[in-house]
Amino acid sequence: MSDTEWLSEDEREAWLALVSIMFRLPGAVETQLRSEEDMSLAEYLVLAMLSEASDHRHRMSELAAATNTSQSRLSRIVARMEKAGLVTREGRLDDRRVVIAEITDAGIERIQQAAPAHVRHVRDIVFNRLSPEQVGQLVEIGHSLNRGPAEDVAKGLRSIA
Amino acid sequence: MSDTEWLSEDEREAWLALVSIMFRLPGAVETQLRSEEDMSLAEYLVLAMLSEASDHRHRMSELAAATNTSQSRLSRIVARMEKAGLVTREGRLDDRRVVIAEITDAGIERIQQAAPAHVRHVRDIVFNRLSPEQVGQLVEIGHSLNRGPAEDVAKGLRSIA
DNA sequence: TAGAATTGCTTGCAACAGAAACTATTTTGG
DNA sequence: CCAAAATAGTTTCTGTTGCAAGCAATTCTA
Repeated sequence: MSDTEWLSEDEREAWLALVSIMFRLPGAVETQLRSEEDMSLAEYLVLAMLSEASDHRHRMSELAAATNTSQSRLSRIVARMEKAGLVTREGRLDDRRVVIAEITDAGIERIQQAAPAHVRHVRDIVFNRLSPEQVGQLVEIGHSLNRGPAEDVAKGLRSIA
Repeated sequence: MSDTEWLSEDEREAWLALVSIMFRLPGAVETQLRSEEDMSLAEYLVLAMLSEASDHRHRMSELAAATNTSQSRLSRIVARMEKAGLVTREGRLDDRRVVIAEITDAGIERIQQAAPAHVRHVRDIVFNRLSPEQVGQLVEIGHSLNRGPAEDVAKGLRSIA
């Protein structure tokens, strides 16, 4: 129990970097979107997902997964957006548990109007500060983190090491 | 206006990786801390900062900066922790605007008790999935994001803060 | 050296998120 | 064929956060 494997100096620094990203970036992005475009990042992502879908539709659970939000949060977000006329919701006939959200023309206008400033801001606070190599590394790191329960591998490595 | 420089495919992927980190990691970490140790990550970080200080004290603004939280948020967090007996607050005599937080013995016990499971969990969801090279890259990426290219520093700091 | 600006911190208000409970539907196992 | 389990989504409850305003102490400046 007390033989915890503490973080190495590098890991500690990396962890603090991650914490900094977790705590600061969302605020920075949301502040711009909220003040200039009056929407949250989650709302933006929902609109982006839907506008990019070939039929402009997605089921709620897909949206939740794609935007990294819980179902309950997404439910409220989409309810707000529906009230604002940006999306519509419609139950599916062949499985009436499923709800399909579809972006409206107003929703498409909305995101087209919001996108330039949002992208510029993301570029300002992220990509203008990273080298192309770092961008590639970030992609890989993202894959590694999301990808697999490294549990099996990790457990094996740990017992070997 | 319309000559926005859109994200490249790589940048887009990297941005989605960052969004995933922003949205998912905090939840994962907070859930473990909340359920197993009954504290938030911010509280944990405050206790960690204080317990590592040579005199077990820090001023509020230092704590806010070190834990990447706003002053108002930190104020409430420390107020809660004080009520729980984990820290004490005390005005400073030579500048009575300043408030010094000091960790109590109970607070030290608390973090020593919480640390092993927390560190194990961070290792599970982060470092067991990253190669040593990736850990180093992450450190560099964190540095790059926090202090951006000189030309953008002012703008960037403002938007991040 | 008085008034204005700034700094450090706290708090009121409204909005929001997470967890758990809940409804409704579909699938599964005996 | 039906009861139990699983799935999809919503809602309620409780607590937290951000923003803006507020207050007190200090520094600047004319």
